[in-house]
Amino acid sequence: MTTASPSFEAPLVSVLEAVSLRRHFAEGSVVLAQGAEITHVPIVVSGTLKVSLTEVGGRELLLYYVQPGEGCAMTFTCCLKTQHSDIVAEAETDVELLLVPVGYMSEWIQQFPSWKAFVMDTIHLRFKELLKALELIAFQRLDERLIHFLKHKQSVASSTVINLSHEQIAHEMGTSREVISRLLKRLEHDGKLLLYRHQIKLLSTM
DNA sequence: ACATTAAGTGATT
DNA sequence: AATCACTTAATGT
Repeated sequence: MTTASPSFEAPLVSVLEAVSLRRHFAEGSVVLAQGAEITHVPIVVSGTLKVSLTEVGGRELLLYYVQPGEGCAMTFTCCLKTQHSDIVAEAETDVELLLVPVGYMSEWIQQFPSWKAFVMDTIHLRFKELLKALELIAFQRLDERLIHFLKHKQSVASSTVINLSHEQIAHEMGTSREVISRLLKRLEHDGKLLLYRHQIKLLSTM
């Protein structure tokens, strides 16, 4: 994973530690609900944060994951004035977060070159990921999206075994269960994985 | 053994 | 690719 490594200068580190909150969220808990006011910018210390877009009908579309050492790009972009979130951030695993009050953002960008670089790097990284996601959706490459999804789950779980139902996968990808079942079946026939109930085993041929 | 839930499949739009 | 209707298989009580 490409990580915007926060190698901040000493003064920034001390200010950062002074003003930010260190909070823990259990797996599955909602860190930022849609419509919530953004008061802090999260930086992931450990674990993974899942950021997705939700539809009124209850469907969702996964946008990107935030790994340790990364900040949430979406919150950086709307930190100059206090705004409401268009997206949902959930704890994919148990996560340790550093919450920085949004008020410091513009000041730090001018004051600390390393902070500016960090913010730019994470925005750039996410922008590229979103372009890729947009491309796959626009050209209806659901099969590729599914493979991306599975590979990510593999790296998060650091295991080739994924414990999810087809229904759960379909929901996260904003599609229907039957479509996922069929795609998975085809991947199984291609010898890329093995299917079990509530469990998928990825093979090295992925 | 029975009920419930996950997964597989064909037909239709 | 989505939805529906239906079947089959696995799992819980």
